[in-house]
Amino acid sequence: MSHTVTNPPRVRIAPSPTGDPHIGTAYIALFNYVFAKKHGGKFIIRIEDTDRTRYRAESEAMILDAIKWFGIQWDEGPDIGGPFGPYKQSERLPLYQKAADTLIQKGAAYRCFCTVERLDKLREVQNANKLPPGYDRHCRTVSQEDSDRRAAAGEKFTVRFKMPTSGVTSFDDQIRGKVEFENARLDDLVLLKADGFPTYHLASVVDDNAMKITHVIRGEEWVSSTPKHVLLYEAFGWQPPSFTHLNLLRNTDKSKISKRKNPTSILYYRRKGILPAALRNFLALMGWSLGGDQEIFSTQTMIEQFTWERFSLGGPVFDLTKLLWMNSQYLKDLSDDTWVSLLKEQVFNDHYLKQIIPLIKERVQSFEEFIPNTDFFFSGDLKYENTPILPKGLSGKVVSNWFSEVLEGFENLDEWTVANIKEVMEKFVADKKIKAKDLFMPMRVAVSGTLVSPPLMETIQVLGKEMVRRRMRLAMAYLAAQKEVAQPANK
RNA sequence: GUCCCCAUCGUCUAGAGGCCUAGGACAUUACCCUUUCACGGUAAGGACACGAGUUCGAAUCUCGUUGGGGACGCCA
Repeated sequence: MSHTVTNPPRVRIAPSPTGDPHIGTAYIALFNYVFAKKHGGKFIIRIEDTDRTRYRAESEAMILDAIKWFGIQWDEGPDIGGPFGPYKQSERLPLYQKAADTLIQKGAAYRCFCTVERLDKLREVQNANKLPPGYDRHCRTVSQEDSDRRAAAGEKFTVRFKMPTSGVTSFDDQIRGKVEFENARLDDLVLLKADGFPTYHLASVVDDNAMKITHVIRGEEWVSSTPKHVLLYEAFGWQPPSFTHLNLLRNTDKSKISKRKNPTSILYYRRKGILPAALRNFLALMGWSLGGDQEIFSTQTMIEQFTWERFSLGGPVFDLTKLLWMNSQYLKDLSDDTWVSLLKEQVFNDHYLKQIIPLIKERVQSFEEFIPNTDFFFSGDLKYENTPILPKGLSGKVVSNWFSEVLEGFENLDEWTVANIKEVMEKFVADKKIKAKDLFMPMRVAVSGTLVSPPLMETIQVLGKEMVRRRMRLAMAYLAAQKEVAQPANK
């Protein structure tokens, strides 16, 4: 396959503000950026905030901030604008509604009045009969008059795409070559939800067209949606962009990288003291290489040398150990002055210190005692071997399961505040009817590595969600490997 | 279950028919350097998933098997 790029490409990343900035977003962003810069094109950020149920207000700023830290600058985006704004889908709603109407008028889409309950039931039956799940096109045959009347009467509906029932749709992936799908297997996907918001499928197609995106470079999880997108472009009468799907970052067990098994927040790596340049270099190596034996290279070098031919398709396992090694290579090349300023900026910054000091002020007699009493605020992974972490009579498995549930509660918090953290933990203790001490003590050890520390909730809050998640998961692994029942402390 | 993608050391990868007794890096293990630790250096072990083809010749091409992954939501 030859993929000559004639005009300056326009590429984008489309993160959705539903949580922590994800390492996968950085990975995809890097390749989009490098590809754009290689060919003198534009790299754009568009916020896909069409899911109101998963929307997190603080997430958007965190994502932009994280990408900025990562070290790649966008040419157009929600904060800096650009010729095709706004760059936030919630501010472009009329566009999608108009697009959906156009499709209905063309006979390429239809209103679906099926309830969520009916759909659930349908899936259930399909599942029970081991049939592939999918919409049964129940509303596809509703007449235009009926449809209009029901809609006018205020009945709730979604808009679905009228998928062709025969033929083949294909696209030419820049690294996978030609990929074909039989249309008959494609579902009548929802374009517009009952709340008037578009789904990803509609919104991304409409926006990519409106923003003149030439190359869509995204994760492998989108491969099976791509024929639907191609068909959407055709229905609109638009020229589809080129599609390229990068392999997904993986956990050690090869499954798609997840926060249960790996730190996935970009914030975690920043917090850990990874240099952006090292992270970019490391991520570049997840699928791409210079070709020879050279592994340490700058993003600039990558841009100069970039071709898709040098991209390999195996799903790369994200290996923290190698990242750390790479980081050390970058770290030792930094000047002492740079070290000082980075340390002040990233580790001993005013913001962080001011959070810690109130917790420690009354517990020390001199500055000498500051570091020994607060070391866990500045360190990474902790060791639990030398501290009794299990309460008497409880098994590691039980406590580990508790941690898992508490963590789940933490994940669902809108804001990382002491009050919220406290609520999760106290509610858990009450629901499980366990002694507060039996949960709090092991958690204290998990997050601080010691039995003596400042107040737990405050400590958890200051440490931050990523660090707490990481340490609790490490503690869980340690606990799960413990003997069934803890030995009494005094034998 | 159905569709799609993928397959070289434990991990990231080089390899685009003969340069391959498969190269590098991380990790591991030795040894050297060193008052310690680390860095650095040297060395070792460690892979072409399997089976058929095509070819004088296959890690490289084709097909099949197996294995892994992804998708099948009014989530992205």
